[in-house]
Amino acid sequence: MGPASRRSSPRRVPVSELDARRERLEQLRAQGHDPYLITRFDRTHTIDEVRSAFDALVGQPVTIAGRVMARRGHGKATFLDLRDGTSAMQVFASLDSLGDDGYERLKLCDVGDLLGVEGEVFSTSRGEMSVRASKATILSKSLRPLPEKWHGLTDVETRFRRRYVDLIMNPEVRELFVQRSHMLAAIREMLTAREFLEVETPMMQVVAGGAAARPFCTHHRALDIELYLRIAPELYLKRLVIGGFERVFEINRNFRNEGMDQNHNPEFTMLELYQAYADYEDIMSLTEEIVAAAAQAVCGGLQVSYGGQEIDLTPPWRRLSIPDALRQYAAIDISDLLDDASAARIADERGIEIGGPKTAAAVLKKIVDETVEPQLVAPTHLTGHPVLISPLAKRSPANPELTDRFETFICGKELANAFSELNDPIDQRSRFESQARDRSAGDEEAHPMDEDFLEALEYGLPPTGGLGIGIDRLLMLLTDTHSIREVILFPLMRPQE
RNA sequence: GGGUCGUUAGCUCAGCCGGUAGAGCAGGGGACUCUUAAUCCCAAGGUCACAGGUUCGAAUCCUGUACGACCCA
Repeated sequence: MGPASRRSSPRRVPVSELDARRERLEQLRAQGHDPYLITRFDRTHTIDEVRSAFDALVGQPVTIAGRVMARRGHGKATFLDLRDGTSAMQVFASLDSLGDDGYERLKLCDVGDLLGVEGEVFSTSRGEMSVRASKATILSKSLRPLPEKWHGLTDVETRFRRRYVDLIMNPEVRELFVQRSHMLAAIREMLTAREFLEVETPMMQVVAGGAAARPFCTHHRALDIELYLRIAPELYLKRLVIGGFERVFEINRNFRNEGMDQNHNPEFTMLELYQAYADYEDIMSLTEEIVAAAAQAVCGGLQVSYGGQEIDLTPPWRRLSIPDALRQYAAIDISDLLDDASAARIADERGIEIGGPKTAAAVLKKIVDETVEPQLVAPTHLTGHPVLISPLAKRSPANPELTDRFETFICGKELANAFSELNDPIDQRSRFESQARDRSAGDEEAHPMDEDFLEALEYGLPPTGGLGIGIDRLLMLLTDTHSIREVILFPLMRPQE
Protein backbone atom coordinates (compact mmCIF):
# COMPACT_ATOMS: atom_id res chain seq x y z
CA MET A 1 0.00 0.00 0.00
CA GLY A 2 1.53 3.29 -1.07
CA PRO A 3 1.00 6.73 0.38
CA ALA A 4 -1.57 7.60 -2.28
CA SER A 5 -3.93 4.78 -1.37
CA ARG A 6 -3.60 5.54 2.33
CA ARG A 7 -4.55 9.11 1.70
CA SER A 8 -7.78 7.99 0.07
CA SER A 9 -8.86 5.86 3.04
CA PRO A 10 -11.97 7.31 4.71
CA ARG A 11 -10.43 8.03 8.10
CA ARG A 12 -6.98 9.42 7.81
CA VAL A 13 -4.62 8.65 10.63
CA PRO A 14 -1.01 9.73 10.40
CA VAL A 15 0.90 6.98 8.80
CA SER A 16 3.34 6.94 11.65
CA GLU A 17 0.90 6.05 14.42
CA LEU A 18 -0.99 3.40 12.49
CA ASP A 19 2.32 1.98 11.41
CA ALA A 20 3.69 2.05 14.93
CA ARG A 21 0.80 0.00 16.25
CA ARG A 22 0.86 -2.43 13.35
CA GLU A 23 4.56 -2.80 13.81
CA ARG A 24 4.10 -3.78 17.45
CA LEU A 25 1.43 -6.27 16.40
CA GLU A 26 3.90 -7.77 13.94
CA GLN A 27 6.52 -8.04 16.67
CA LEU A 28 4.06 -9.85 18.93
CA ARG A 29 3.24 -12.24 16.11
CA ALA A 30 6.89 -12.81 15.35
CA GLN A 31 7.45 -13.74 18.99
CA GLY A 32 4.58 -16.21 18.92
CA HIS A 33 2.21 -14.01 20.91
CA ASP A 34 -0.37 -13.11 18.28
CA PRO A 35 -3.17 -11.58 20.35
CA TYR A 36 -5.76 -12.39 17.71
CA LEU A 37 -5.15 -16.10 18.17
CA ILE A 38 -6.33 -15.95 21.78
CA THR A 39 -9.84 -17.34 22.16
CA ARG A 40 -10.52 -17.08 25.87
CA PHE A 41 -9.14 -15.74 29.09
CA ASP A 42 -10.03 -16.83 32.61
CA ARG A 43 -10.50 -14.00 35.04
CA THR A 44 -10.74 -14.70 38.73
CA HIS A 45 -12.31 -11.34 39.50
CA THR A 46 -13.92 -8.39 37.84
CA ILE A 47 -12.23 -5.16 38.75
CA ASP A 48 -15.20 -4.10 40.79
CA GLU A 49 -14.92 -7.33 42.77
CA VAL A 50 -11.28 -6.61 43.47
CA ARG A 51 -12.03 -3.07 44.56
CA SER A 52 -14.93 -3.90 46.82
CA ALA A 53 -13.09 -6.78 48.54
CA PHE A 54 -9.78 -4.99 48.45
CA ASP A 55 -8.74 -5.27 52.08
CA ALA A 56 -9.36 -9.01 52.13
CA LEU A 57 -7.55 -9.47 48.82
CA VAL A 58 -4.37 -7.61 49.64
CA GLY A 59 -1.47 -10.01 49.10
CA GLN A 60 -3.69 -12.45 47.20
CA PRO A 61 -3.24 -13.33 43.52
CA VAL A 62 -5.98 -12.25 41.11
CA THR A 63 -6.44 -12.32 37.37
CA ILE A 64 -8.21 -9.40 35.75
CA ALA A 65 -8.65 -8.17 32.20
CA GLY A 66 -9.66 -4.98 30.49
CA ARG A 67 -8.76 -2.14 28.20
CA VAL A 68 -5.60 -0.15 28.84
CA MET A 69 -6.79 3.42 29.31
CA ALA A 70 -3.53 5.05 30.32
CA ARG A 71 0.09 4.20 30.59
CA ARG A 72 2.78 5.85 32.70
CA GLY A 73 6.23 4.49 32.00
CA HIS A 74 9.18 4.91 34.33
CA GLY A 75 11.91 3.01 32.60
CA LYS A 76 12.06 -0.28 34.44
CA ALA A 77 8.57 0.13 35.89
CA THR A 78 5.26 0.99 34.26
CA PHE A 79 1.84 1.94 35.58
CA LEU A 80 -1.22 1.07 33.52
CA ASP A 81 -4.85 1.97 34.07
CA LEU A 82 -6.97 -1.03 33.19
CA ARG A 83 -10.73 -0.76 32.78
CA ASP A 84 -13.20 -3.59 32.44
CA GLY A 85 -16.99 -3.55 32.28
CA THR A 86 -17.28 -2.87 35.98
CA SER A 87 -14.56 -0.49 37.07
CA ALA A 88 -10.94 0.54 36.66
CA MET A 89 -7.76 -0.51 38.45
CA GLN A 90 -4.15 0.47 38.35
CA VAL A 91 -1.67 -2.17 37.28
CA PHE A 92 1.94 -1.93 38.36
CA ALA A 93 4.39 -3.78 36.19
CA SER A 94 8.15 -3.77 36.64
CA LEU A 95 11.18 -5.58 35.37
CA ASP A 96 11.28 -7.36 38.73
CA SER A 97 7.65 -8.46 38.68
CA LEU A 98 7.42 -9.51 35.01
CA GLY A 99 10.96 -10.61 34.21
CA ASP A 100 12.98 -9.57 31.17
CA ASP A 101 10.81 -11.22 28.52
CA GLY A 102 7.53 -10.23 30.09
CA TYR A 103 8.57 -6.64 30.55
CA GLU A 104 9.88 -6.40 27.00
CA ARG A 105 6.56 -7.72 25.72
CA LEU A 106 4.62 -5.20 27.78
CA LYS A 107 6.43 -2.48 25.88
CA LEU A 108 4.45 -3.65 22.85
CA CYS A 109 1.22 -2.79 24.68
CA ASP A 110 -0.46 0.42 23.51
CA VAL A 111 -3.13 2.49 25.19
CA GLY A 112 -6.36 0.97 23.93
CA ASP A 113 -5.16 -2.63 23.91
CA LEU A 114 -7.03 -5.30 25.82
CA LEU A 115 -4.78 -6.74 28.48
CA GLY A 116 -5.04 -9.68 30.83
CA VAL A 117 -3.13 -9.34 34.09
CA GLU A 118 -2.24 -11.87 36.73
CA GLY A 119 -0.74 -10.61 39.95
CA GLU A 120 -0.91 -9.77 43.60
CA VAL A 121 -3.27 -7.18 44.99
CA PHE A 122 -1.48 -4.37 46.79
CA SER A 123 -1.67 -0.74 47.66
CA THR A 124 0.93 1.73 46.38
CA SER A 125 2.71 4.06 48.71
CA ARG A 126 0.18 6.71 47.75
CA GLY A 127 -2.68 4.37 48.63
CA GLU A 128 -3.85 3.52 45.10
CA MET A 129 -5.45 0.09 44.83
CA SER A 130 -3.29 -1.83 42.38
CA VAL A 131 -2.32 -5.19 41.02
CA ARG A 132 1.37 -6.01 40.73
CA ALA A 133 1.58 -7.87 37.43
CA SER A 134 3.46 -11.14 37.51
CA LYS A 135 2.10 -11.94 34.06
CA ALA A 136 0.58 -9.71 31.41
CA THR A 137 -1.01 -10.92 28.18
CA ILE A 138 -2.09 -8.68 25.33
CA LEU A 139 -5.49 -10.14 24.51
CA SER A 140 -6.29 -7.87 21.58
CA LYS A 141 -4.52 -5.03 19.85
CA SER A 142 -5.94 -1.62 19.23
CA LEU A 143 -4.63 -0.49 15.87
CA ARG A 144 -6.19 2.94 16.21
CA PRO A 145 -5.41 5.45 18.94
CA LEU A 146 -8.06 6.43 21.46
CA PRO A 147 -9.00 10.09 21.86
CA GLU A 148 -7.00 12.23 24.20
CA LYS A 149 -7.08 11.13 27.82
CA TRP A 150 -8.00 14.45 29.38
CA HIS A 151 -10.70 15.97 27.16
CA GLY A 152 -11.77 12.65 25.73
CA LEU A 153 -14.23 12.55 22.85
CA THR A 154 -16.70 15.42 22.83
CA ASP A 155 -17.55 16.03 19.19
CA VAL A 156 -21.23 15.10 19.01
CA GLU A 157 -21.12 13.88 15.46
CA THR A 158 -18.13 11.61 16.08
CA ARG A 159 -19.69 10.34 19.31
CA PHE A 160 -22.75 9.10 17.44
CA ARG A 161 -20.93 7.88 14.36
CA ARG A 162 -18.43 5.93 16.45
CA ARG A 163 -20.53 5.17 19.47
CA TYR A 164 -18.10 2.45 20.56
CA VAL A 165 -15.43 5.10 21.09
CA ASP A 166 -17.98 7.23 22.93
CA LEU A 167 -18.71 4.26 25.20
CA ILE A 168 -15.03 3.63 25.83
CA MET A 169 -14.26 7.24 26.64
CA ASN A 170 -17.41 8.45 28.39
CA PRO A 171 -18.55 6.40 31.39
CA GLU A 172 -21.69 8.50 31.80
CA VAL A 173 -22.81 7.48 28.31
CA ARG A 174 -22.28 3.88 29.23
CA GLU A 175 -24.27 4.42 32.43
CA LEU A 176 -27.18 5.90 30.46
CA PHE A 177 -27.57 2.70 28.47
CA VAL A 178 -27.24 0.58 31.58
CA GLN A 179 -30.12 2.58 32.98
CA ARG A 180 -32.04 2.06 29.77
CA SER A 181 -31.70 -1.68 30.18
CA HIS A 182 -32.69 -1.55 33.83
CA MET A 183 -35.71 0.54 33.00
CA LEU A 184 -36.89 -1.91 30.35
CA ALA A 185 -36.31 -4.83 32.71
CA ALA A 186 -38.38 -3.13 35.40
CA ILE A 187 -41.23 -2.47 32.99
CA ARG A 188 -41.18 -6.04 31.71
CA GLU A 189 -41.07 -7.41 35.22
CA MET A 190 -43.96 -5.26 36.32
CA LEU A 191 -46.16 -6.16 33.35
CA THR A 192 -45.30 -9.83 33.53
CA ALA A 193 -46.24 -9.84 37.20
CA ARG A 194 -49.64 -8.54 36.11
CA GLU A 195 -50.14 -11.43 33.72
CA PHE A 196 -49.28 -9.50 30.59
CA LEU A 197 -47.81 -11.62 27.83
CA GLU A 198 -44.93 -10.19 25.81
CA VAL A 199 -45.45 -10.72 22.08
CA GLU A 200 -43.89 -9.71 18.79
CA THR A 201 -45.96 -8.58 15.84
CA PRO A 202 -44.98 -7.74 12.27
CA MET A 203 -42.47 -5.01 11.54
CA MET A 204 -43.29 -5.31 7.84
CA GLN A 205 -46.91 -4.63 7.13
CA VAL A 206 -49.09 -4.48 4.05
CA VAL A 207 -51.09 -1.62 5.54
CA ALA A 208 -49.22 0.77 7.84
CA GLY A 209 -51.84 1.60 10.43
CA GLY A 210 -52.30 2.25 14.11
CA ALA A 211 -50.99 5.80 14.08
CA ALA A 212 -50.95 8.99 12.06
CA ALA A 213 -47.57 9.03 10.35
CA ARG A 214 -45.86 8.47 7.05
CA PRO A 215 -44.29 5.03 6.74
CA PHE A 216 -41.10 3.77 5.16
CA CYS A 217 -41.73 1.65 2.08
CA THR A 218 -39.95 -1.47 0.99
CA HIS A 219 -40.49 -4.25 -1.48
CA HIS A 220 -40.71 -7.99 -1.10
CA ARG A 221 -39.20 -9.72 -4.11
CA ALA A 222 -40.66 -13.19 -3.88
CA LEU A 223 -44.19 -11.95 -3.27
CA ASP A 224 -43.63 -8.90 -5.49
CA ILE A 225 -45.54 -6.65 -3.14
CA GLU A 226 -44.94 -3.29 -1.52
CA LEU A 227 -44.53 -3.46 2.23
CA TYR A 228 -44.32 -0.79 4.88
CA LEU A 229 -42.21 -0.73 8.00
CA ARG A 230 -44.68 -0.45 10.79
CA ILE A 231 -45.58 2.88 12.32
CA ALA A 232 -47.29 1.09 15.23
CA PRO A 233 -48.11 -2.47 16.31
CA GLU A 234 -51.60 -1.48 17.46
CA LEU A 235 -53.79 -3.27 14.95
CA TYR A 236 -51.92 -6.55 15.34
CA LEU A 237 -51.98 -6.42 19.11
CA LYS A 238 -55.75 -5.93 18.99
CA ARG A 239 -56.00 -8.98 16.75
CA LEU A 240 -54.28 -10.89 19.53
CA VAL A 241 -56.82 -9.69 22.07
CA ILE A 242 -59.53 -10.86 19.68
CA GLY A 243 -57.66 -14.16 19.58
CA GLY A 244 -57.98 -14.53 23.32
CA PHE A 245 -54.71 -13.15 24.71
CA GLU A 246 -56.37 -10.88 27.21
CA ARG A 247 -53.28 -8.98 28.28
CA VAL A 248 -50.49 -8.44 25.77
CA PHE A 249 -47.64 -6.03 25.41
CA GLU A 250 -44.86 -5.40 22.96
CA ILE A 251 -41.72 -3.34 23.41
CA ASN A 252 -40.18 -2.82 20.04
CA ARG A 253 -39.26 -0.43 17.29
CA ASN A 254 -41.60 1.73 15.26
CA PHE A 255 -40.52 3.52 12.11
CA ARG A 256 -41.84 6.88 11.03
CA ASN A 257 -40.75 8.63 7.88
CA GLU A 258 -40.70 12.13 9.32
CA GLY A 259 -38.31 14.89 10.19
CA MET A 260 -35.61 14.40 12.78
CA ASP A 261 -35.09 16.62 15.78
CA GLN A 262 -34.34 16.38 19.46
CA ASN A 263 -37.53 14.40 20.06
CA HIS A 264 -37.75 12.36 16.89
CA ASN A 265 -35.57 9.60 15.49
CA PRO A 266 -36.91 7.68 12.47
CA GLU A 267 -36.81 4.48 14.48
CA PHE A 268 -37.77 4.60 18.11
CA THR A 269 -38.91 2.20 20.78
CA MET A 270 -42.49 1.98 21.88
CA LEU A 271 -44.26 0.06 24.58
CA GLU A 272 -47.79 -0.85 23.57
CA LEU A 273 -50.12 -2.86 25.74
CA TYR A 274 -53.71 -4.01 25.62
CA GLN A 275 -55.83 -5.20 28.50
CA ALA A 276 -59.20 -6.83 27.86
CA TYR A 277 -62.14 -5.79 30.02
CA ALA A 278 -60.38 -2.62 31.05
CA ASP A 279 -61.21 0.95 30.07
CA TYR A 280 -59.04 4.02 29.65
CA GLU A 281 -59.32 4.92 33.32
CA ASP A 282 -57.84 1.57 34.31
CA ILE A 283 -55.10 2.25 31.79
CA MET A 284 -54.52 5.67 33.27
CA SER A 285 -53.64 4.12 36.62
CA LEU A 286 -51.54 1.49 34.91
CA THR A 287 -49.64 4.20 33.04
CA GLU A 288 -48.83 5.94 36.30
CA GLU A 289 -47.61 2.68 37.80
CA ILE A 290 -45.45 1.83 34.80
CA VAL A 291 -43.80 5.23 34.83
CA ALA A 292 -43.37 4.97 38.60
CA ALA A 293 -41.71 1.56 38.23
CA ALA A 294 -39.44 2.95 35.55
CA ALA A 295 -38.55 5.92 37.73
CA GLN A 296 -37.77 3.64 40.66
CA ALA A 297 -35.45 1.59 38.45
CA VAL A 298 -33.65 4.58 36.99
CA CYS A 299 -33.79 7.24 39.70
CA GLY A 300 -34.57 5.21 42.79
CA GLY A 301 -37.57 7.42 43.51
CA LEU A 302 -40.46 9.42 42.10
CA GLN A 303 -38.92 12.87 42.23
CA VAL A 304 -37.12 13.70 39.02
CA SER A 305 -35.44 16.80 37.77
CA TYR A 306 -35.73 17.71 34.11
CA GLY A 307 -34.12 20.78 32.63
CA GLY A 308 -34.09 22.43 36.05
CA GLN A 309 -37.76 21.65 36.70
CA GLU A 310 -38.63 19.42 39.62
CA ILE A 311 -41.21 16.82 38.66
CA ASP A 312 -43.18 14.71 41.11
CA LEU A 313 -44.29 11.45 39.53
CA THR A 314 -46.30 10.26 42.52
CA PRO A 315 -49.71 9.00 41.34
CA PRO A 316 -52.43 10.00 40.76
CA TRP A 317 -51.70 12.65 38.16
CA ARG A 318 -53.70 15.67 37.14
CA ARG A 319 -56.44 15.22 34.57
CA LEU A 320 -57.42 17.91 32.12
CA SER A 321 -59.98 17.68 29.35
CA ILE A 322 -59.22 19.15 25.95
CA PRO A 323 -62.36 21.35 25.99
CA ASP A 324 -61.28 22.76 29.37
CA ALA A 325 -57.69 23.09 28.22
CA LEU A 326 -58.73 24.98 25.08
CA ARG A 327 -60.89 27.31 27.12
CA GLN A 328 -58.16 27.83 29.70
CA TYR A 329 -55.05 28.13 27.51
CA ALA A 330 -56.41 29.27 24.15
CA ALA A 331 -59.81 30.84 24.88
CA ILE A 332 -61.44 28.67 22.23
CA ASP A 333 -64.71 26.80 22.43
CA ILE A 334 -64.25 23.23 21.29
CA SER A 335 -67.54 23.29 19.38
CA ASP A 336 -65.94 25.79 16.97
CA LEU A 337 -63.30 23.24 16.06
CA LEU A 338 -65.46 20.30 15.18
CA ASP A 339 -66.27 21.16 11.55
CA ASP A 340 -63.82 22.00 8.80
CA ALA A 341 -65.26 25.38 7.85
CA SER A 342 -65.27 26.98 11.27
CA ALA A 343 -61.95 25.36 12.18
CA ALA A 344 -60.38 26.84 9.04
CA ARG A 345 -61.82 30.22 9.99
CA ILE A 346 -60.26 30.07 13.45
CA ALA A 347 -56.94 29.00 11.97
CA ASP A 348 -57.01 32.04 9.67
CA GLU A 349 -58.03 34.38 12.48
CA ARG A 350 -55.18 33.25 14.65
CA GLY A 351 -52.61 32.97 11.92
CA ILE A 352 -52.16 29.26 12.48
CA GLU A 353 -50.45 27.63 9.56
CA ILE A 354 -51.25 24.07 8.63
CA GLY A 355 -48.97 22.00 6.45
CA GLY A 356 -51.75 20.18 4.63
CA PRO A 357 -55.46 20.92 4.20
CA LYS A 358 -57.17 22.86 7.00
CA THR A 359 -59.36 20.08 8.25
CA ALA A 360 -60.94 20.36 11.68
CA ALA A 361 -58.70 17.55 12.86
CA ALA A 362 -55.52 19.26 11.67
CA VAL A 363 -56.45 22.63 13.16
CA LEU A 364 -57.40 21.12 16.49
CA LYS A 365 -54.19 19.10 16.68
CA LYS A 366 -52.13 22.16 15.87
CA ILE A 367 -53.81 24.39 18.45
CA VAL A 368 -53.51 21.80 21.21
CA ASP A 369 -49.92 21.22 20.14
CA GLU A 370 -48.94 24.85 20.32
CA THR A 371 -50.99 26.33 23.10
CA VAL A 372 -51.85 23.53 25.50
CA GLU A 373 -49.08 20.96 25.50
CA PRO A 374 -46.17 23.25 26.44
CA GLN A 375 -48.14 24.27 29.56
CA LEU A 376 -48.34 20.70 30.84
CA VAL A 377 -45.21 20.47 32.93
CA ALA A 378 -46.40 18.43 35.90
CA PRO A 379 -47.66 15.00 34.81
CA THR A 380 -51.04 15.55 33.21
CA HIS A 381 -53.47 13.27 31.45
CA LEU A 382 -55.10 15.25 28.69
CA THR A 383 -58.55 13.72 28.03
CA GLY A 384 -61.59 14.23 25.87
CA HIS A 385 -60.07 14.00 22.42
CA PRO A 386 -62.61 14.50 19.66
CA VAL A 387 -63.50 11.48 17.54
CA LEU A 388 -62.10 13.43 14.59
CA ILE A 389 -58.52 12.99 15.73
CA SER A 390 -58.97 9.57 17.32
CA PRO A 391 -59.97 7.11 14.62
CA LEU A 392 -59.23 4.03 16.74
CA ALA A 393 -60.70 5.15 20.07
CA LYS A 394 -64.08 4.40 21.54
CA ARG A 395 -66.63 7.18 21.83
CA SER A 396 -67.43 8.55 25.25
CA PRO A 397 -70.80 7.29 26.35
CA ALA A 398 -71.50 10.77 27.73
CA ASN A 399 -70.58 12.65 24.56
CA PRO A 400 -70.32 10.70 21.29
CA GLU A 401 -68.29 13.47 19.66
CA LEU A 402 -65.48 12.82 22.13
CA THR A 403 -63.52 9.67 22.92
CA ASP A 404 -62.46 7.84 26.03
CA ARG A 405 -58.85 8.69 25.41
CA PHE A 406 -55.97 10.36 27.17
CA GLU A 407 -52.52 11.55 26.30
CA THR A 408 -50.02 12.01 29.11
CA PHE A 409 -47.72 15.01 29.09
CA ILE A 410 -44.76 15.67 31.33
CA CYS A 411 -42.55 18.71 30.87
CA GLY A 412 -44.62 19.63 27.84
CA LYS A 413 -43.72 16.41 26.06
CA GLU A 414 -46.10 13.66 25.05
CA LEU A 415 -45.17 10.52 26.91
CA ALA A 416 -48.20 8.27 26.56
CA ASN A 417 -51.27 7.85 24.42
CA ALA A 418 -54.11 5.57 25.45
CA PHE A 419 -57.77 4.89 25.03
CA SER A 420 -60.64 2.55 25.35
CA GLU A 421 -60.33 0.70 22.09
CA LEU A 422 -63.02 1.11 19.46
CA ASN A 423 -64.48 -2.39 19.09
CA ASP A 424 -67.57 -1.54 17.03
CA PRO A 425 -66.61 -2.75 13.53
CA ILE A 426 -69.34 -0.70 11.90
CA ASP A 427 -68.19 2.54 13.52
CA GLN A 428 -64.58 1.59 12.80
CA ARG A 429 -65.42 1.23 9.12
CA SER A 430 -66.99 4.65 8.96
CA ARG A 431 -64.01 6.15 10.82
CA PHE A 432 -61.65 4.60 8.28
CA GLU A 433 -63.82 5.96 5.49
CA SER A 434 -63.66 9.42 6.99
CA GLN A 435 -59.89 9.10 7.29
CA ALA A 436 -59.73 7.95 3.69
CA ARG A 437 -61.49 11.15 2.67
CA ASP A 438 -58.90 13.22 4.55
CA ARG A 439 -56.26 11.18 2.84
CA SER A 440 -57.57 11.85 -0.62
CA ALA A 441 -57.86 15.52 0.37
CA GLY A 442 -54.10 15.47 0.81
CA ASP A 443 -53.55 14.48 4.44
CA GLU A 444 -50.81 11.90 4.04
CA GLU A 445 -50.90 11.00 7.70
CA ALA A 446 -54.57 10.07 7.71
CA HIS A 447 -55.24 6.45 8.64
CA PRO A 448 -55.49 4.08 5.67
CA MET A 449 -58.45 1.74 5.17
CA ASP A 450 -57.69 -1.70 6.60
CA GLU A 451 -60.22 -4.33 5.51
CA ASP A 452 -58.30 -7.15 7.10
CA PHE A 453 -58.44 -5.46 10.48
CA LEU A 454 -62.15 -4.71 10.07
CA GLU A 455 -62.76 -8.37 9.40
CA ALA A 456 -60.91 -9.25 12.58
CA LEU A 457 -62.99 -6.76 14.55
CA GLU A 458 -66.15 -8.40 13.23
CA TYR A 459 -65.25 -11.54 15.17
CA GLY A 460 -65.57 -9.51 18.36
CA LEU A 461 -62.96 -7.54 20.31
CA PRO A 462 -63.75 -7.47 24.02
CA PRO A 463 -63.99 -4.08 25.65
CA THR A 464 -60.31 -3.29 25.88
CA GLY A 465 -58.00 -0.55 27.08
CA GLY A 466 -54.79 0.14 25.16
CA LEU A 467 -51.66 2.18 25.81
CA GLY A 468 -48.54 3.36 24.06
CA ILE A 469 -45.52 4.82 25.85
CA GLY A 470 -42.49 6.21 24.06
CA ILE A 471 -39.62 4.43 25.74
CA ASP A 472 -36.89 6.76 24.49
CA ARG A 473 -38.74 9.82 25.74
CA LEU A 474 -39.42 8.18 29.07
CA LEU A 475 -35.72 7.50 29.49
CA MET A 476 -34.95 11.09 28.48
CA LEU A 477 -37.29 12.34 31.19
CA LEU A 478 -35.81 10.08 33.85
CA THR A 479 -32.21 10.87 32.99
CA ASP A 480 -32.57 14.60 32.29
CA THR A 481 -31.45 14.05 28.70
CA HIS A 482 -32.58 16.52 26.08
CA SER A 483 -31.85 14.81 22.79
CA ILE A 484 -33.40 11.50 21.76
CA ARG A 485 -30.15 10.73 19.97
CA GLU A 486 -28.40 10.54 23.31
CA VAL A 487 -30.61 7.68 24.50
CA ILE A 488 -30.44 5.66 21.26
CA LEU A 489 -27.21 3.74 20.85
CA PHE A 490 -26.96 4.26 17.12
CA PRO A 491 -29.12 7.20 16.06
CA LEU A 492 -29.59 7.58 12.32
CA MET A 493 -26.87 9.72 10.74
CA ARG A 494 -26.53 10.80 7.19
CA PRO A 495 -23.69 8.74 5.73
CA GLN A 496 -20.44 10.54 5.17
CA GLU A 497 -19.49 10.85 1.50
C1' G B 1 -38.30 24.15 5.25
C1' G B 2 -35.92 29.10 7.36
C1' G B 3 -32.04 31.32 10.36
C1' U B 4 -27.45 31.26 13.32
C1' C B 5 -22.97 28.92 14.45
C1' G B 6 -19.23 25.25 13.63
C1' U B 7 -15.69 22.08 10.46
C1' U B 8 -7.53 23.61 11.37
C1' A B 9 -2.66 17.23 13.37
C1' G B 10 -5.49 10.79 15.78
C1' C B 11 -8.09 13.84 20.12
C1' U B 12 -8.98 18.84 22.61
C1' C B 13 -8.22 23.57 20.86
C1' A B 14 -5.34 28.54 19.37
C1' G B 15 -4.48 31.14 14.88
C1' C B 16 -5.64 39.24 15.66
C1' C B 17 -6.79 44.17 10.53
C1' G B 18 -5.42 38.88 4.47
C1' G B 19 1.34 37.93 4.54
C1' U B 20 1.98 31.28 3.53
C1' A B 21 0.44 26.57 10.31
C1' G B 22 0.66 26.57 16.40
C1' A B 23 0.00 24.28 21.50
C1' G B 24 -1.29 20.29 24.81
C1' C B 25 -2.29 15.18 24.79
C1' A B 26 -1.53 10.75 21.76
C1' G B 27 2.41 8.67 18.49
C1' G B 28 8.41 8.22 17.37
C1' G B 29 13.77 8.42 19.69
C1' G B 30 16.24 9.00 24.52
C1' A B 31 16.45 9.28 30.35
C1' C B 32 13.81 7.42 34.56
C1' U B 33 11.68 1.01 39.47
C1' C B 34 5.54 4.14 43.46
C1' U B 35 3.28 7.09 39.12
C1' U B 36 -1.81 8.47 38.51
C1' A B 37 -3.29 14.74 33.24
C1' A B 38 3.90 11.28 35.79
C1' U B 39 8.31 14.26 34.60
C1' C B 40 12.60 15.83 31.50
C1' C B 41 15.32 16.18 26.55
C1' C B 42 15.07 15.56 21.06
C1' A B 43 12.73 14.88 16.46
C1' A B 44 8.39 14.25 13.53
C1' G B 45 3.31 14.96 12.31
C1' G B 46 -1.41 19.35 8.09
C1' U B 47 -5.38 18.63 0.87
C1' C B 48 -6.83 24.37 7.28
C1' A B 49 -14.40 19.99 5.23
C1' C B 50 -15.07 20.49 -0.31
C1' A B 51 -15.59 23.60 -4.93
C1' G B 52 -15.38 28.26 -6.98
C1' G B 53 -14.40 33.67 -6.53
C1' U B 54 -11.85 38.41 -4.89
C1' U B 55 -6.52 39.50 -4.21
C1' C B 56 0.33 40.30 -5.69
C1' G B 57 -0.99 36.92 -1.69
C1' A B 58 -6.72 33.37 1.53
C1' A B 59 -7.13 28.88 7.27
C1' U B 60 -8.65 34.18 7.44
C1' C B 61 -12.90 37.96 2.91
C1' C B 62 -17.21 36.47 -0.66
C1' U B 63 -20.47 32.59 -3.07
C1' G B 64 -21.97 27.69 -3.31
C1' U B 65 -21.90 22.49 -1.58
C1' A B 66 -21.40 18.62 2.25
C1' C B 67 -21.78 17.19 7.27
C1' G B 68 -23.03 18.56 12.25
C1' A B 69 -25.00 21.58 16.37
C1' C B 70 -28.48 25.12 18.09
C1' C B 71 -32.89 28.21 17.41
C1' C B 72 -37.48 28.87 14.72
C1' A B 73 -41.68 26.71 11.78
